[in-house]
Amino acid sequence: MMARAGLTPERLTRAGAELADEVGFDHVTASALARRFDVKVASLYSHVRNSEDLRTRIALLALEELADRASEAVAGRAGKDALSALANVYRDYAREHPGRYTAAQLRLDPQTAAASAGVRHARMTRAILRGYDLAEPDQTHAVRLLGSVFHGYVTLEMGGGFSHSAPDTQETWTRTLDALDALLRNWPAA
Amino acid sequence: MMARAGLTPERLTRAGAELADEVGFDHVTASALARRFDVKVASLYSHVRNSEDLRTRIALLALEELADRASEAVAGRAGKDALSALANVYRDYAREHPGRYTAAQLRLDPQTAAASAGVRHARMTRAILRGYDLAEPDQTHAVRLLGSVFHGYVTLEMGGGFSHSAPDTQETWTRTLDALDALLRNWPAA
DNA sequence: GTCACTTGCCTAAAGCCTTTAGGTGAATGT
DNA sequence: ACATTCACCTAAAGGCTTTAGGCAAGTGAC
Repeated sequence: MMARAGLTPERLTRAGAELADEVGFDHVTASALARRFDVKVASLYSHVRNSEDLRTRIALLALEELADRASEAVAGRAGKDALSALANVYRDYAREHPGRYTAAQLRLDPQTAAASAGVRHARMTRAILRGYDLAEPDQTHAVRLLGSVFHGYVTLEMGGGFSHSAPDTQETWTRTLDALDALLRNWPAA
Repeated sequence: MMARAGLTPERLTRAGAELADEVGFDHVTASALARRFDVKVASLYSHVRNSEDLRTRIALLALEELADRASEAVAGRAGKDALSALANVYRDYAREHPGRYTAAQLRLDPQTAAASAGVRHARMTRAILRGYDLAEPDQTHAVRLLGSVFHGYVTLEMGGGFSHSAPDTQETWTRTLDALDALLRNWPAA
């Protein structure tokens, strides 16, 4: 008699992502998700291996969404223009979807990580460096530095790390991008 | 008859920090801690308000330890020397005490945050900028940038974000510090 | 159309974690 | 001795996870 709820791994993942944005990634629980579908908890386990599997799927979804946005942003841009566009993708995504952004930070096992959209991210960061004059291995160092700054800034800002102090964070962000651009144009020799 | 275990908030916090380093901060649970003291779980609740309180105390401990190390590291140093010393404190601490480092990232409520050693960290970062020629508001921007890089790099490295690729992370770290030093000496005008 | 099969959700149950309430025995002080 | 306090205990309730087994609605074969 019960009408079917129409559960699928995909719908669970999507709903889990929404839930993450609403209540925070680490409050995403099988129970909460079941409640949202008005279904008993055990029913989820036909579609998702376990709680960890669910979290991983959400992380992978977030990585893909981010990579999609990023690849659209850098298309047709170069130099500082591309740098800013990519950086803003991360920041904006984290603001719009804090739960998903947190999910994207989930530690994946090497297998899964290699198959994830994470590699697209690395490729795109490398791509924007084409506008600057960096040979290997400095290019790799720069990729890592950019990744660190983007991720570090976004998480600190998201966590309220800059919240109390004076110059507003938008200005710092702009100046940070100026600084990174200057640094890349003027990368110090080893 | 039972011999007393000698529980105190301090001992619980310290043991919790050790546990965090062993099994990861988010596996630090009141139950696990009670097991470690060979005591019933409920007994902890006389010394610690709840699970959240315990985690917060561990976070505060980690922040203090980090600030102590940092202040010792920057004492008597200036310029790039100070910059490297401070940066290495964060990286080394994260490597030695991954659980504590994660704990230090815990979002604290404004009250607690203001009373924490977090403010010492901000002051120290600002202190090493005395070796460079930066006026406000650029100094604040630079403080935030350095915080972002340190935190971002350390978490990415800790999470295995750089693990697979070619130049080893030590070299990237060295070159990152070179790059930051160059940037601070040559901060772009607004 | 009916029979077997699959699919999707259910109930039941066990295990672990958190938290509160109330109790007991050992140490402390008068 | 006696009352008090302190440190830890037992008991119990509630939440989340996960597995096992059941039933009913759709699907395909004859």
